[in-house]
This record gives sequence, C-alpha cells and structure tokens, in this order.
Amino acid sequence: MAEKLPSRSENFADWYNQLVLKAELADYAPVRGCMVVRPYGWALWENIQAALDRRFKETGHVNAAFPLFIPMHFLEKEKEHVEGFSPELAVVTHGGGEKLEEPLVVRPTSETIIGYMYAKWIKSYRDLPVLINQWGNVVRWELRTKLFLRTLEFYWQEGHTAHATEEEAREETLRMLGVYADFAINEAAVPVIQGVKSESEKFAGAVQSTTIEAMMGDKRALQAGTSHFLGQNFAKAFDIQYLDRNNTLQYVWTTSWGLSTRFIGAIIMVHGDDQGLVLPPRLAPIQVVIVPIYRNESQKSEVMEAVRRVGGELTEAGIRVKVDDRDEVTPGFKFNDWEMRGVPLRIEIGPKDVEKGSVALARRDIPGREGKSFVPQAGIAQTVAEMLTTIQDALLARATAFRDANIHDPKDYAELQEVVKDGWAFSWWCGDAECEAKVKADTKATTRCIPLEGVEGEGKCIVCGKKATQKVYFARAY
RNA sequence: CGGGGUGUAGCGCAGAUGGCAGCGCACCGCGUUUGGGACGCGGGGGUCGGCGGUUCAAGUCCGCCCACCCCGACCA
Repeated sequence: MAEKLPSRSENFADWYNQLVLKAELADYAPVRGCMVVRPYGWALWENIQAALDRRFKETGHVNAAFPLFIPMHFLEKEKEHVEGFSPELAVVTHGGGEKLEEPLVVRPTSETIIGYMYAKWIKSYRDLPVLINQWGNVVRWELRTKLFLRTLEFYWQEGHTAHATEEEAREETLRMLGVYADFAINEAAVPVIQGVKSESEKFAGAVQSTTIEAMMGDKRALQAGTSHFLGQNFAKAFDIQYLDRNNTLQYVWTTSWGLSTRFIGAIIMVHGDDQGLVLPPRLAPIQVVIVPIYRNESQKSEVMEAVRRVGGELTEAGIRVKVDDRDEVTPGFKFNDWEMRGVPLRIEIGPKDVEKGSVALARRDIPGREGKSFVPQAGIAQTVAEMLTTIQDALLARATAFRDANIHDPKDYAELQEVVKDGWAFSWWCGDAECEAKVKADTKATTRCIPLEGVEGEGKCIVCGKKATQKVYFARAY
C-alpha cells in the first residue's frame, strides 16, 4: 500500500487505474489486456454475485454450467451474431498436440451452445419456460483494454431463457432488466436509467436490447448491465421447437441477460474520491474496520480488550468487521489505508475511549473531521447498523443528484455538441440511424438508451428537425 | 492497423563526450514510536527488454526484433 492517488478531477483515467491497483482490487496479468482479480476485488464480486443470485432465484431461475469451448460453426448459424463477434474471437486450433478438425471458439457469450442444448431439451410446451443462469467467464479480443471495464477475459453471469410466447419472452427481458436496476440502485447505490438500445447499439443477434445506463464521476456513461429479447433468431438458428397444445410445432422465444465484473468499475467510478475507493455498505467486503490506538503495553491490553468486545458485538449483529491489529504501522497509516480500500465506516478505540466508554466513528463518505463522531460503546451494534444505512442512502442520494445535475436538455444541435463534452443530453430523436451517426462523428457521443419511462408528446429531432416521438440520451460512453 | 512514446532492482527514475550499475519508495533485521501517511541504524535484491554488430572495453554507439503504454476506427 502506498502514496496518494492522482486527483480525480484532474486526471480521472489515471486516478482510476491507480485506485484499482492500490486498493488491491486487481492487478495486471502477464498477458496483454488480462487482469487478475485480487482477493479484495473478488470478495466484492462475491457480494455482487450473492445479491444478484438471490434475485435470480426469487424470479424462478436456476444455475447451470455450459462449456467454455464452442464449435466454430455454431457461431456462424446466426448471421448478425457472427458478424458482431467474429472480429473479437479467440480461437483454439490445436489440442493434444494435434491440429483440430474444426477450430473451437472460446465463448464470447453462450447463446449458441445453450441454444444447441435447448433444442435437445425442449420438446413440448410443458418443458417451457426454461429459466437458466450461468456464472462464468468469457473472452472477447478487445483492442483497447482497461481494468474491469474492458479486458480480454471477464467474469459475469449470463441468463438464458426460452418461452412459449413472444409476450412472455418480452416480459422476461424487462423483468430481468428490472432486477438489474433494483440491484444497482438498492445494493450498489448506483442510480441507473432503464431503457432500450438503438438499432446500432444493440446486441448482435437480438431483436431488442435493453440496458441499465449509469453516469460515472467524469460524466461519461457506462452500460452496466443488459437484457436482450432475442425473438426467434436463435430458436430458428438452432432449431429449438416445441409442440404446443394443438400439437403444432412452434419455435420458442428466447432472452439473454448479463451483468459482469465491469460493474465493479461502475462502483469505483460512481462513488470513489481523491482518497480512494468508497464502497456501498451493502456490498462492502469489510463494512467496519476497527483501529486500536495505544502508546504502551498496558494501554494496549486495555484497548485491545475493548476492541475485541466491540468487534464481537458487531460480528454478533451480522456486521462484517475487521480489526486492524497490525503493530508495524501507525494508526494514521491505517486510516489512509482503509480509506483507499473504501471501507464505509471506521471505529477508532484509544485510551480516552476506554476511559469514557466511547469510540470514535469516521464515515468514509464524508472525509475528515466532518465525518467523525464520538459515540458510546453501549449499543454500538445498533449505532453502527444505523450509520451503515445512513451511508448507503447518502451515497445513492449523492450519485443521483450528481447525475441529474449533469443531464441537459439542449435547445438545438449546437448546444447538444456543447453539453455532451461534459455531461449527457436528453433530446428528441427521430430514430434515424444517420442522425445518430452524425452525433457520434461530430462529438463521439452515442445514443445510450430510450428510457422505458417514456416521455409524452412529440418534438423535433435535435439533429435533423424532423418529427420525433421519443427522447434519447446522448453521451460519451466507456 | 495508422500516429506518438517507453523499456535499467517489486514500483518510480538517474546514469554528459563509451571505463567499478546508482538514488527514492517498497522489502528484511534491531531499537525508539503510535488519536491522520513515524524515525534512526544495519541489510538483501540486477541476464540494464532480446539478438547481433563496432570496440581493449557497451546500460551508453549502430542494426534488427520483441514487449508494453498513450492517442484514433470496434466493444459488457
């Protein structure tokens, strides 16, 4: 652990990279574009997994595991799918010292191999719906990589469902988007906008892609999770058919939805500050760190007795606590160290606290004196639990206010070009891909989504001035 | 793949005109410290990105290669 971070406001990209390394979330692997998720980062991911997995189970899904390798020709069965993914495939050509008959693709996503299996398993309307999720890793050979946000290999979950009717599949698509939004907002304190992707931004092979979009601390957008309505595209490509009640063969309707370790990047970029990471209490691997303070052995034994008692009460109450009893570093160092790692709440216990029966509480979301308070040891579990809730709520409120303050409604195209330099635009759009492409060429901003909570009425397209019935977010994105 | 840059200890760097490979941080040991990034003393650590060439002598000069980073076209 080490020195200060670059200033977040002055050099966001550098701040981000160093934070990831110094907070020990991840490190660069010896292969270009690959990362190692370190134990602290993985613990965060495990908490994300638990929060999502619980929601998947509650909505009737089960987990399974499909192979990493996919026969090359599977990808080629769905035209848009192969066009979308072929530039970024890792392909295995040899195995066991022999050249393979057919190359194997390392999965960039699993629609094809799961589609193949679904065709085997689904025979009757009684077999539907199939609601399966998989936790795993995928590989996409990206050109420009960045820790967590875009690496060659990443970890995620991908849900794949098959339904008897279009309506059911569309409902499922939106249900799971809602699950992501609920997770993002209520677990990660990351405010997101649910919406529909434009034709050019949608998943290769989908009929419709939906997304949760979040605003990062530098006002760029991040697609934090996606849910796709695949229509019958994969059903037809893989011949997934069932007999309906009338004994007629029908193609199923499928969906897929995914959320990846990229979300860790979102948490970092939404909540982090110049001191380092700031974790939402509900996902933080360590919610409270206790730092003992003493000058000599006799103070140490008194202090440690209080530290153990307080720590025990918190653990008892189900709070994730860490006692930092390292003797080789000073308390001041520990304060900075745990702030870098984003622990939501710090408790300091020193000789004065032993004397008064108190502890010092320091909130991570409010750095310095302002976030410090002194509370009695009696009833500490309750005090801390309430404080964690307060912090969780404060993070969401702050991020939401920041986002809303940086979404603009430009009056004309010239103003749109200005606002997307440092914020989002929410504008009428005729839906024409040419208008979308023009904005991208002029400003690097892309359409992020047409929000599900649509806007009433109609206006004029911000680009071409033609009639428009929908508003879309434009922003520079990760 | 185009444009730019960098490779010397784990990290950050220095090493005019070729001549014993160094500094800061980190790491190890001992002691003093400890309520916002402690200090002293001692110590370990290197195929100088790789290969070839010039030379009595190459981290330094020349050639080729490799890797990585930053900026542009694609992306959860």
